[in-house]
Amino acid sequence: MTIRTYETQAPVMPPTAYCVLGLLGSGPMSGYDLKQLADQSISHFYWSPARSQIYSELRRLAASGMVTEERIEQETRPDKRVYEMTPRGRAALKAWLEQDDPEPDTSKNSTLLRVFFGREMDPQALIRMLRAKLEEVRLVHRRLADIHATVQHDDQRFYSALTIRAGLLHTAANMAWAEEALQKIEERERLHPSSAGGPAQ
Amino acid sequence: MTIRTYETQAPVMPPTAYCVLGLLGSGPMSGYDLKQLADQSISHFYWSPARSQIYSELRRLAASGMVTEERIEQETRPDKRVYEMTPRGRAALKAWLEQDDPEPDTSKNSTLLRVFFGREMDPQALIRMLRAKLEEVRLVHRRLADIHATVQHDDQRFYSALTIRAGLLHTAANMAWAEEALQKIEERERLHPSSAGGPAQ
DNA sequence: GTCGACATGTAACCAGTTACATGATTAA
DNA sequence: TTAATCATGTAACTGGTTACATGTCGAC
Repeated sequence: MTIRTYETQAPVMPPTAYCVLGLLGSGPMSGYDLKQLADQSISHFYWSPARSQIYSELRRLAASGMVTEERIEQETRPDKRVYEMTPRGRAALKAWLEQDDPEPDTSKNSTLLRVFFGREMDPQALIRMLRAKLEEVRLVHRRLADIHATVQHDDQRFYSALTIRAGLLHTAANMAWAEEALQKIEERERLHPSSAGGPAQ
Repeated sequence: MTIRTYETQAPVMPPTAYCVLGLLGSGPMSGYDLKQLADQSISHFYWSPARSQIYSELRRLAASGMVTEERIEQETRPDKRVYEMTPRGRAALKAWLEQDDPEPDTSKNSTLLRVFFGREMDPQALIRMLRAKLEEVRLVHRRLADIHATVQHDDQRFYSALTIRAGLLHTAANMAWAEEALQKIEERERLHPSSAGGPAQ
């Protein structure tokens, strides 16, 4: 199994590689640590790769000189490999972050997909789904509010705080939308009910 | 090349398959048509597969009895294959849409990723990026407002209108966030500027 | 006469996931 | 003793993209 390295010039790497580099920005770490960190940070607005992929990404980055690998032997635990960003890695990361036209944002909002295909659904099922969604979003919103309260005056977490603010505004928008959508759907059902009582046939 | 069909019982298919089925809900269509329709509808909140994938997905769905394929010879144009949802396909779609725990929503918001890794960037580059983003979102918001105005009283497009409303609330939240973030970053730069004038070194 | 819309498809590739495998330590 | 955490990795697969190939028609 050959490791494909990244070209030294114009290193066009997949976003995953830059995510890994970016996370290494907060200090040297093992693949295991990276996975944890990704799960509790960028997974909320970007995504978190599988462990196996982090490991192979790290190997690629090491082979390309973007990170250094240091084997650390441990007595009580299995050995670990700690990775650290090199100046070249940091430069590649910076160039990518500052590039003129970043990749477009994408989302897979399965709630909206369901609503869009709403006429294929039993309206009551749709309503149940939206109510559940609303509860879920309310919870997330409250959690984010708590987190934001604890970080908002910590300049060390200035940028994290900004992303948490984004989460707050997004969840708020989501709640408002879900409430509005529920009202409209319920109203519409009242006007022309799609089927008399009893379980959907 | 063997076509793997979907099991007749408990047909667990990838979301793409359900997207295709859902789009066929608005009538029989060719793969080409499906791509167009996907691009101007669900691509905005879910995603739009490559043409080649739509074609192979259709073949799989046909082999599984979820859709029927009809070859239509045309004189002036190349032949087309028109696909239509079968009752089994519609049932599978309904079951998927109404399932109890839908796949979690995901997003790849590269703006937030950049902000999160903001300390690796030149603050001025970050500011430029956010300003550009803000303009972009304002545009989308205006376009959505126009579309919503034309659709909101058409009961045929009731569900579309709901998803457009979601887009409006989301873009509004995005604008508010970007404005706030810009203010905070600029304020912070004013307090402790990171580097004296001149191009970033 | 060239470009874009119509229309379908194959081949090569890559990104990313799941499942499997190993094995020690610590807490319930 | 069972499960969770620490720690790494391989193999098989699938989902999805890009590039290539083919060919017609109508508009400019």
